Amino acid sequence: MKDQLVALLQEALQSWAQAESVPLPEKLEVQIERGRGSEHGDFASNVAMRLAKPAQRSPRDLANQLVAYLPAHPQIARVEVAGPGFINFFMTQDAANAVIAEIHRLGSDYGRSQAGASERVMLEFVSANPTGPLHVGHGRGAAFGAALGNLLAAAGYQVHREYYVNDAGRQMHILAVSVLLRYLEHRGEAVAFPVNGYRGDYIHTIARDLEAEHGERLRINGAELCQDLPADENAGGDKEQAIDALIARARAMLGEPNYQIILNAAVNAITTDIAEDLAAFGVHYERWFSERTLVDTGAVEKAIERLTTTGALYEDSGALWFRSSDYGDDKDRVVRRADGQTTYFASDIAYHLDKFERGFDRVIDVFGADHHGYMARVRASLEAFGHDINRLEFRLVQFAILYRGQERLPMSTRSGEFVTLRELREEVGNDAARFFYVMRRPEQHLDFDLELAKSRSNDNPVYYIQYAHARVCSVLAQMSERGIRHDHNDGLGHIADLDSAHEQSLLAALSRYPEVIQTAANNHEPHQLAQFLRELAAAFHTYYNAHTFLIDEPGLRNARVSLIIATRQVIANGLELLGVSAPESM
RNA sequence: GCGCCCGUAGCUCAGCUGGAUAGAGCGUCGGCCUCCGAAGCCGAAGGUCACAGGUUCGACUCCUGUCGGGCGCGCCA
Repeated sequence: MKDQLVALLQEALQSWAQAESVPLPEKLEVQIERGRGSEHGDFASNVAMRLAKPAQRSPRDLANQLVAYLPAHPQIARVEVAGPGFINFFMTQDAANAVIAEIHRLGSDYGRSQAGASERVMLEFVSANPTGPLHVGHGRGAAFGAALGNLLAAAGYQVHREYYVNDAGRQMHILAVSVLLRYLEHRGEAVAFPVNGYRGDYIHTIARDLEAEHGERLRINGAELCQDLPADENAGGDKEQAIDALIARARAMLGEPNYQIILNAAVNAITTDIAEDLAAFGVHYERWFSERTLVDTGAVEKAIERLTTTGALYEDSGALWFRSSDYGDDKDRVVRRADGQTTYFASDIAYHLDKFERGFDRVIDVFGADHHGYMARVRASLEAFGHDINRLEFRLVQFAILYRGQERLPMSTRSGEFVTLRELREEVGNDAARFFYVMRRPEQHLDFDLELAKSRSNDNPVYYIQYAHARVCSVLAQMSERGIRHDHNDGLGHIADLDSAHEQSLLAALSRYPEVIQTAANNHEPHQLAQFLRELAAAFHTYYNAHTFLIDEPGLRNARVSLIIATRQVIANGLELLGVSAPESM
């Protein structure tokens, strides 16, 4: 409907401009918005006010003239000029009523569109390092990315979801050594656990699995392993040097084949765990992209070579630097350390280069807020390759702070006492977790109250919305129990009887849904859908309390039942996109 | 110190990307079940949109500055 009005207005503008021989400004976007109250119409436009200055007319006069040029349309009841120069559209009752037939006709496709015109969008999200299980912070990125992917797909974009697995480089060695040390401890070796090592129960678990499979085969002498290593941080030394030396010693003593057994076991165990966790959370990817493949295929080296030929790299103190400050970054960044190892950033350059050269129209990176410093350098690298950085977009997702009622839960990754996503899911359930994570704007810090998420009351928006869905199902069950048959065609024939204010506002909400999907998708804001669903549920609950649906008079009854079936459909469609179930009873 | 994000009702947050009288939920106070699920509904009270300037027909929204909060500023990942 909105699109049609825009087209009509554009037509009127053309005719007016031609008749008055006034050139239209290049950048005049015709905007149509929903009118707030009935007195301002169903839709409103501000074009007259925007055009007033360039056309040198008074906004109200201009509005009146435009209205005169407006083509007639069967669903427009009347058009008014109001206030400073708004053009208000009042739609016919038929227009509002038609939405029910449309929802019944389209079913689960209602709200879907081709607005994205099959543009190819690449969406990377979560991409947590495989050094431990996902925690509640990652959960928000997962829920947000999954919902955004669904929204984009619903809006007609071709979506490719990807998880970038940092399974190469130094942190993997740190992980391997952490597992090795726990393994040796379990075998009775005396070893010192490095400051930089990964703690946490899951390391012990991996070590135990290793013991079960390989027994004593990976055992080396603990004292020898730790002998004469550089001092660790807690002994006044450098923790990075300490652990690098430990890694080198371990590799030498174990031999490369045995070392790789430990490393692969650790990486596989953790990535498998993450993948299972996300799958159970309803989060799916088209591809898991391994950093190691970038290294093994030489893509990282190739990217560095290409940057070298463009003169974007230089050497200093034995390290290789990228001139990111030439492209708007705060400072230059190292891509190859003095010891010859390429950095995490070097891989990321190669990864983003690969993304861009795979031919996506648009690339979206969903980052945790702590990674915001990364945006500038990634952009810089793409610019150095001559790519159009406008195709790249970052979405920063702020942290979720967990509360249990009033009490704020501590979260610390290093100490290993963080709350995992799995624990959260088990405590509050997937539905509440998915919904709570996306109900706020991503830039907004999220207070996640575990008690609230579990509560079964109207404090809890998830239950509130699901309850509306279940209530419709319950009415239908009640109907068949009483032996009443619903005649949908008769209902459509009596839609005009739905003339109460409650029915009208419910109809208005239902007709808004396709617009909500489009703006939520285009702005990358799933919370708009969450917000809408709450409003829709509220309109339904109000209606439910004010009217009885299962009345004797068949025409009105059928119309009302058709209306609530349509409501149920839209709630189900919306919840589906958010990854939340729509239960028939609860 | 520099950079990014945030500051809207007592609390947690929306505000459709510059429009008409700033909206919800919770909390507080007062009502509604012989009637399709009360996990619901109705009503009341509650705001100088952090502050100060600027841009214009018009600002919660855009720009500048100040104050306050979060995060980040490694040859870590």
